Amino acid sequence: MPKVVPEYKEQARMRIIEKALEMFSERGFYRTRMADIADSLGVSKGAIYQYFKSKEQLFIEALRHHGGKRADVVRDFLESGSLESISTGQFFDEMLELRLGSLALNTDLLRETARNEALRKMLIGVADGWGRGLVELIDEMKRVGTVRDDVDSSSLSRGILALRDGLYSHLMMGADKSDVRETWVVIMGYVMNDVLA
Amino acid sequence: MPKVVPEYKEQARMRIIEKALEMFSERGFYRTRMADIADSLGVSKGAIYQYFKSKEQLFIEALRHHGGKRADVVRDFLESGSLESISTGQFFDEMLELRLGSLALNTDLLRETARNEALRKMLIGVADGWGRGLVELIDEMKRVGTVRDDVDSSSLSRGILALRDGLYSHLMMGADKSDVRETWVVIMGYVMNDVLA
Amino acid sequence: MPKVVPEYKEQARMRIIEKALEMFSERGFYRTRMADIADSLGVSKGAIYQYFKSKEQLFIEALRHHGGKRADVVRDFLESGSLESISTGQFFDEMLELRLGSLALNTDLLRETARNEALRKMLIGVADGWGRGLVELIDEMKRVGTVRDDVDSSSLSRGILALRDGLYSHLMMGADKSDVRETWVVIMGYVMNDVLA
Amino acid sequence: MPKVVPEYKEQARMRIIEKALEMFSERGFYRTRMADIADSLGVSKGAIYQYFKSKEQLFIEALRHHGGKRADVVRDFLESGSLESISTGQFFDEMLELRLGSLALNTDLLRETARNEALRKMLIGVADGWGRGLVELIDEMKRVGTVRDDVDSSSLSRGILALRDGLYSHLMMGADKSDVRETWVVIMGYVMNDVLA
DNA sequence: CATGAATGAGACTTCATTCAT
DNA sequence: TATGAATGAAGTCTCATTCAT
Repeated sequence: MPKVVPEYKEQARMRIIEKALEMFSERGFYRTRMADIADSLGVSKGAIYQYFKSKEQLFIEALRHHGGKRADVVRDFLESGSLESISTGQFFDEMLELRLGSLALNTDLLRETARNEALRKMLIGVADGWGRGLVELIDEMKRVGTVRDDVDSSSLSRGILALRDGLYSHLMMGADKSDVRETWVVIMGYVMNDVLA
Repeated sequence: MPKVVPEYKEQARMRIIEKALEMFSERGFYRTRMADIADSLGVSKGAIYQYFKSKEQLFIEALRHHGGKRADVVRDFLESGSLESISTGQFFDEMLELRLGSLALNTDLLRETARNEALRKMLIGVADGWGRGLVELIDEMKRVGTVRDDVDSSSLSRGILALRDGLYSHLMMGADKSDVRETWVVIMGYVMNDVLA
Repeated sequence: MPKVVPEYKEQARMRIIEKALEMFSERGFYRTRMADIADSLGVSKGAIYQYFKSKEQLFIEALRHHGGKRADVVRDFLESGSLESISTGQFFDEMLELRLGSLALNTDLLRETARNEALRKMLIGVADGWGRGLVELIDEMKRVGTVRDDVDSSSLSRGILALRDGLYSHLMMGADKSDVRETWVVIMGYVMNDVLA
Repeated sequence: MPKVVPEYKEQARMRIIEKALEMFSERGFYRTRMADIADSLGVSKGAIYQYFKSKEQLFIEALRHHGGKRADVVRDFLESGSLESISTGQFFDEMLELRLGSLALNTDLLRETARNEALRKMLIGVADGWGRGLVELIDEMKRVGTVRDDVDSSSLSRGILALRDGLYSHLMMGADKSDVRETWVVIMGYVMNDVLA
């Protein structure tokens, strides 16, 4: 563990955030103890409190980080300007790798929301990012003619995201990974069939 | 106050289960205190323990009840022998009303599962019920000729269920109910287009 | 269960006391629940409260009853006016049968004593009964010449009672009954050897 | 307040064990609350749980410690290789000082035993230690000729231990210490009279 | 800065006791 | 009188957070 270097603090902070994100998304907020995070990082509980005021604050920061990563992937994807590629297994795998769509996190997030305004705003922001971007992409493709005019961009966008989230949850509940990927490809294939011009 | 009525205990039990199901699905397992359930039922904490050995046991029973209700609806639907009707808004509404698919519950369920064998078995049982039933229905319709031969029953079944679960989660995260229903109808419409002969 | 008869109440009371004594002496005060007693009697908890004001009161009455039985046996023995017979296996068996010397009870009793004056008095009374009676018997036998003059009646009496209590506790801790009886006979034999003229 | 001293934890652990042993043996398992132990140590309840997983575990460890101390005294005594000294007041006093034989503990121990395998094993181990050692000593002395050939080593050993335990219980029930010691000396004297060659 | 022992608020659970039926 | 559902006080245990070293 490096010590006196100036960027050290920021590195340490990030190490904690990554580990916390991992554990929160696997076990949920309540089942993850500060001691667990500290232990699995090999540091003391006290150390974490030097970077984060409270468990809730750490949770929020972890989610913010998570949201940032999601946003990056989505931006890349959307900028590639192609809707077809979304129906590939490769795209699905990329999402998986980045825990994109992690419902486990979202559900806890949603519930913390009930008493935390900051969280609620961030949540909405992240979700809207995905949604708005997809809607814009679809609209753009309608203009270009790749997508049929009578397609409802909002419904299509929401449907794609919902399918992703639903499959994610099945995965977490023990479904086989390749079955799930196959499902994504098949269903998105049907949808694209009707949607592409 | 012992009620001499013989069915009393069963009624009381069910009142607790219903309330617990409501609260667990809204707030999750950890955010729901036994005191909350007791208070909102207007009884003492101790009373609940006359019917359920522990909070975890109550959770399990609530989920079992929940699963039972889901199973009933699915059975009715499957017995109606029609795949088309699944793409209607009405079907979606029925599921909603019964909290079918409640991801809030599923997420907790999933996590409790990690250390509770009884739960895992029930979970698998309930999930399998939906899945198997749907697969069989699709196979039957392939035989009859309503559904195209080259359709992969498993993927289709899994896709339908995933979409449902995903939309539920959006609903829970604040999405508008009629938007969500519309999405179900639209996406299922696309899918049925490619699947029905 | 007889109902209207007049002695019924007294019979019911005694049934409860006997069962309570049995359970208290086997499990101790705290490990015995009112519900256990009620269940094993086949009555409701409420019923017990019609005869005894509280669990503590029931404990006291059970002990009083126990003390009474002990006193009866001791009186019979002492009136038989013989010290020799005390060293027989038969005498030991009789004590066993009547739970005489039940240390399990005595220890709990002793502890309740810390905050219950009534109990303390009874406890001392019962213990003294045994002790005083034995001392008087030994003194009497010294006068008659059966027991040697230089014997210290108090020590001998206390020693006999202590041996009994100690063996009782070994029995409760799993020792073999016939081994324990044999020990009583052997040790009391040695003692009598030195004590009888 | 973390003490950097490495032995600190072990010391703290021992402080808790000693205090717990004292309170358990005075009041018994159920009458001793964790809060009592914590208060009388001047620490919070939580602190105890850093060293012991549960109240039952603390009880077990306290008993193990207790058993260890008993074993030490017995070993010393047995190694001195003399049966005569056992009948002295000094020997009795030594046992007293170490709470050896504390029936309060034994009774609770005995009852916990009914549902705790770990305890049962330790109990048997400790009891066997005393017993076996004494039997061997007596056998050895028979060989050497100090003890008469026709003495039953088992019965003698068991009798000695039972007398000790019984006298302890009398002590706990309020008997005078010097009376009890005198009794030990007198009775053991009678027994030794018949047992030594 | 880091550590980790200690704290203390709060959640779960038990069980003697009550009381409407 | 008997019943047993309900109560509520009390006890066990957990864990986020603090702070002396």
